Amino acid sequence: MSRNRRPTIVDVAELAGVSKSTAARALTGSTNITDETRERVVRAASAVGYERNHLAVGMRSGRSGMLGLVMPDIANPFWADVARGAQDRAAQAGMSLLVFSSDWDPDVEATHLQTLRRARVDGAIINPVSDSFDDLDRFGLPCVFIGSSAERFPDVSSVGSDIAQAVRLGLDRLVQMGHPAPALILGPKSRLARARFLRAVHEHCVERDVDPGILDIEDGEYTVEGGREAMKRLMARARVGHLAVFAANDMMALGAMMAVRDAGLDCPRDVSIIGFDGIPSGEFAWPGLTTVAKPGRDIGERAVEGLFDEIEHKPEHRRIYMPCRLIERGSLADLSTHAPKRIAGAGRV
Amino acid sequence: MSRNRRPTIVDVAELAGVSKSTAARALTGSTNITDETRERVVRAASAVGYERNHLAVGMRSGRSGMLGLVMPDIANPFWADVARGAQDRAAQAGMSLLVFSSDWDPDVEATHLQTLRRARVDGAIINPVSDSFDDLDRFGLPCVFIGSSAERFPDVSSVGSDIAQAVRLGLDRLVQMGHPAPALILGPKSRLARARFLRAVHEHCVERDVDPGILDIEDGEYTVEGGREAMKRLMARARVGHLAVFAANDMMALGAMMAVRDAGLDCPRDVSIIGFDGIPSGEFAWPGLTTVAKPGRDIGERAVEGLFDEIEHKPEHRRIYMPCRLIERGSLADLSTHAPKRIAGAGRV
DNA sequence: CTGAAAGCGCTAACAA
DNA sequence: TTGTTAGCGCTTTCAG
Repeated sequence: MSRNRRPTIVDVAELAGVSKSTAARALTGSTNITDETRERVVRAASAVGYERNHLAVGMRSGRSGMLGLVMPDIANPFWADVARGAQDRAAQAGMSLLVFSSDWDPDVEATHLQTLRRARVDGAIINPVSDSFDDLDRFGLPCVFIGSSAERFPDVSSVGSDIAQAVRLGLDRLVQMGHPAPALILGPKSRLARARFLRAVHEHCVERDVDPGILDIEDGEYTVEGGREAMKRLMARARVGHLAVFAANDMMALGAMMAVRDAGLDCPRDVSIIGFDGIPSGEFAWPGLTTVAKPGRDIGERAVEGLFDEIEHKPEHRRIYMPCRLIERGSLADLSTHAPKRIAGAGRV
Repeated sequence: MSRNRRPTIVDVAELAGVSKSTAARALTGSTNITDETRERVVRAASAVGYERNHLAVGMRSGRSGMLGLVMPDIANPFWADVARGAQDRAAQAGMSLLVFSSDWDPDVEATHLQTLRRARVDGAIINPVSDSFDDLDRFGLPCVFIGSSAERFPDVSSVGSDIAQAVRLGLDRLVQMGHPAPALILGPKSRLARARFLRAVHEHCVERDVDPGILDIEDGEYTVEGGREAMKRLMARARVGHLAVFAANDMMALGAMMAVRDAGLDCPRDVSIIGFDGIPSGEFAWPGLTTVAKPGRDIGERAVEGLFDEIEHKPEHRRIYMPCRLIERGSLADLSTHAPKRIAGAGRV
């Protein structure tokens, strides 16, 4: 039961009684061909079950028809969402997407980038983990960055969320609810996104005549465990009154919620938490996680579109910052009327 | 600033002062070559920044070095986990993985399968949505199924979870907690997994002298919304006492929890819910979702390994059923002492 | 409008 | 041990 050789364009040409170049012309939609001949070739193609060999096409044209996506963590639903958008948009243009997860490891990232180069992808979308950026410099293919890291690379387009707007959205709501100086749970210091988030917070504080110096800050990995640990440390410090926390990522926010529960406290009664990402899991948590939602799927789509521009050597490199939206679910206590002057961390000033 | 042509093996050969076949031999690790020559070639390769063109290799060898994965829903963390395992295992063997999400749509699935064939993947891992299986018959490449559907295909290997064991695990616990005849929230009737789940439940019931006919059953899509709707219908029926539910999927279970909350009831006080999958979100829910966890990542890895066997024409087709484990988190009420004889749905007999 | 031929980068026979 | 040559399947000149 040996499987027969898969039909090539020669098989099609023979059956149609034309040369293989004519067959190719008919199948690629070239104009220089009689309708009648094309018809015959097309029929022959479907008769033998012909399917164009993309490897051969790629070889000939120098375009593999594949794109790469390298992101830190496909287990994080936000990134799954981004991948989804990218996948769909790529498929729509008849291209395939190779998806890789770097697990926050620069070495793994470097390996994936090499794999992409060897696979001859036509371009890649990257949310870089590497802080050295050497591997990225060496990448040498059309690429688009997702997130904040692109700022160091003037020659690279990027798509991300509008962090300044997002932070404003979150802080405005916190202030309205009576939390003028929330503690922050941020990502690792090496990440550029952390700096941008913090800068946005500072600006917002300054506008309100609040000294950013009073803000309590903890770092952690962008994971549930990272958020849990950071929250534990935050709570370990002696403090009075209600604690409000703005987490830079929903996974961390959910971890923070668990830490609160572990400590026998109640969210939102004792601790208010707001996240950033808008992953669906936030809806199942109790209380539901109030968060600033990024348009993950759109980001994926736009990144692919930007990559197409890059591949076609469209001159201008773009920075796209997508607007975020607030999703209120109940993890914020309303202290605006009950205790307007209790400020978490105020004891430290 | 035109980017130079990427170096080929000819460039390496010229720099090393050998023929291109010698260069190839040196680079592929053939034995028939002087250590000294190899050394020289390797140095030349890294000097020019040579990277093997996988397209060309694939063309020559008939092996693209790529695998495909088609699953219903990458937004479901369980499937993200499977993809993760498959990705890692494939990378470990130096292969790339093309991941596609069919969104439960047979047409989309068919499109993805065609894309995989055209991309000349060496094989594919599929959790089929299609009930007709025509597209699968036509697929004609080495493949491994994930899940129950493979039972209709004696020629195809499969990897999945041991549903019988999983159901037993869940039901045993339900019985211990005083829920001898839980209602079921199952997937769409078209899915083979549904039948297997139901069969396992029936067997368990018969062993305990419980008439499976008294079980209340609702169907829904394998999504949060599907579970929510199904739970609504379940609760709409007049009944007395505590309601226990075994959902065939964690997303549905979480949706069911939301429906309970929507109805102003409390889980686990009024309703007990147990899920199936073991997605991390279940931990954040309140109460935490008790569930039977599948080893998603392992399933992905084993599927890739099975696919390797398939590609190498290892004769025997295997069916691997991975054991599941119970994760207890608190969505089950313990009625075993308080009200041993109150059985949900018993009023209907 | 169609056919013949070249060549993308690589590996594997076959010769030397 | 090394070099020469052919060819994987396709598209695209260049002739006819």
